[in-house]
Amino acid sequence: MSQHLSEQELVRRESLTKLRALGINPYPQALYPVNTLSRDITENFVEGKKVIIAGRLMARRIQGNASFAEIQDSEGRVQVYFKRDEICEGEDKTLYNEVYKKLLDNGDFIGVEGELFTTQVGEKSIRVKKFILLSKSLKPLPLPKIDSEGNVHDAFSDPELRYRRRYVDLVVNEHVKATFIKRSKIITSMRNFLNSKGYLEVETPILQAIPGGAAARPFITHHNALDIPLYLRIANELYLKRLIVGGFDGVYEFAKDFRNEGMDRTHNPEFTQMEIYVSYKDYHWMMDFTEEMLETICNEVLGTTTVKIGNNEVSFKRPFKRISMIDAIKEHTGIDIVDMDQIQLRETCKKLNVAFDDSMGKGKLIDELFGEKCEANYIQPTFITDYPKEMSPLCKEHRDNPELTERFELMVNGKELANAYTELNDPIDQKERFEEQARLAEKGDDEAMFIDMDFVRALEYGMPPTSGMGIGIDRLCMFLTNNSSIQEVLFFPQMKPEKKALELSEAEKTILTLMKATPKMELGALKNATRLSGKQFDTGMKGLSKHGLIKVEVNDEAKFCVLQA
RNA sequence: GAUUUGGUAGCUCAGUCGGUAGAGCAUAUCCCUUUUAAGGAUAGGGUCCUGGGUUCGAAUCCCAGCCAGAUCACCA
Repeated sequence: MSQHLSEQELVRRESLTKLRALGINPYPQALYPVNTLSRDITENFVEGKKVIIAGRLMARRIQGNASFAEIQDSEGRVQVYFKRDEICEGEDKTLYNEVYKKLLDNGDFIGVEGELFTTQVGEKSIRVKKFILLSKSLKPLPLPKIDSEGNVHDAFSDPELRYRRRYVDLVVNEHVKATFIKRSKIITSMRNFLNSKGYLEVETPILQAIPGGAAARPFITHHNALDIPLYLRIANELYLKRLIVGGFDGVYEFAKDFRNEGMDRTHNPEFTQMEIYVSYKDYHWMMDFTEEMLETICNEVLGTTTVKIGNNEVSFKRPFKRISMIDAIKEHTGIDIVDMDQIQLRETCKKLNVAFDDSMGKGKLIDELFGEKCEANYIQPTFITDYPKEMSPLCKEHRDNPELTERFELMVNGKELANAYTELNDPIDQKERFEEQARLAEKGDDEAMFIDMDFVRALEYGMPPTSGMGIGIDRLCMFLTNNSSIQEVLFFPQMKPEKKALELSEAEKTILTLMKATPKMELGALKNATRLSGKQFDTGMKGLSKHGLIKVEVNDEAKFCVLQA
């Protein structure tokens, strides 16, 4: 691919050479003493103030000996005014006529020294006294423009290109940059909240010998020195709980987790989760805590608890609705399943058109009913509590009902945002639940959990009563930035590898072989000799011409194909 | 994984019945001293996603593939 440059790329490379010939280094070493950002100029404008700014040249409107340009820095854009005779005080006007007008391009980084003034049209601008090229750009940026009515022209909008070249997306699409700034603020706000409560931010292994804490297919890799398989973590739960065993009152981690599963608009192979464990608490406390945390983040980052998500308006103002899974099913289907056995549950599923199979036990059936009939209805933040036991092998049995667990999921806009337990701390029960998972794995459930005997050993030393919660950071960012796909809140979402540049095609090779034997041939004869179809011959010829390997010459009545040296 | 839509210039997109590839912006050259998506004139710029097929002839029709989007399924 690298051999073919577009006309615009060639022009910029020529400009580079010309700049060097003029003694201008297009990539200077020295720092540039920036003292002002574009936002300072627009927000705290002082007529005549001297400023030094730097950024990318993003637009130029040249009017003979005067010109308006726009410089974009990290905070936005500002207009700068170049006047030939101010930049070139003497007779030599090269700096304006050649360097500025011809050798600079959109996308170049320049530094500008000048003073603030207001144009006749009222635009706050900088009158340039001196400018310097800081870095030359060799590829043209897409240049979306917004007209006076707010319509975007030539938007850089193709998702494939935007995700693969996120750097371009960020330069050109202000709203994309804003999304990622908001993401950073959300994480900072959450971290501040957790720290303010006195909890300790920790780091636990990403490479794990036993991937635990969730039901998911892991990525596997290999450690050479130890000669063992290692897995990329699917959750950090089991390590954080070991730390509670070790005596910390509250630990949390912002964790990249990795799951070797499908990719779509809500799933990326690596994603971010915040997990927190606090000793001497239960899941009721954790609901209060989660509410407070989310309300705080909304107020800090958005300045409001009302958030627009798609067509819905969602309020993160406390308190959130709380409802048990069984009551939720009753609410949305009118059916009370509280005393049903497995057979009755299957009949209920059949009646409600909920798909199930024979391997599903009671818990799975209830979960299926909830997922199909209820989940999507919870637009406003709602805690769904008390999940069936077999779905939750790390969660403590419910204090009032041994078939349930003390677990909640927080639903927002019909999707799961957070998941929490009163943590199971009975080591014997934990070991039995792991063994049950192992039996499921043997039956072919590829999401069943591995048995982590060291974790059981840790529990045997004793873990205080603890509540833990995990919240999907990517999903939270999607909600708070009103994006419906995870790719929009990840800088570099996973993509399939880009296609490699093509070698010569078979048709091209055939033609080239013939041409090497006979460097000049009449076209018709060449085509016959290749025995290619019309289309194959045509594309082959086009391809070779493109590569500069052959040339077609026309004299009088005949066309000849000539091999190029 | 299923269904579906799309892939044409640096960017955004047209392209009729199968008959030499189009526009705007961007770029280049020339003119122009206060403009605001776009000053004027002229010019250059194409692997029409890839491969095969049908055809005298394919961006266009057919088949296969690649990539992406959307919807659905799956997802502690």
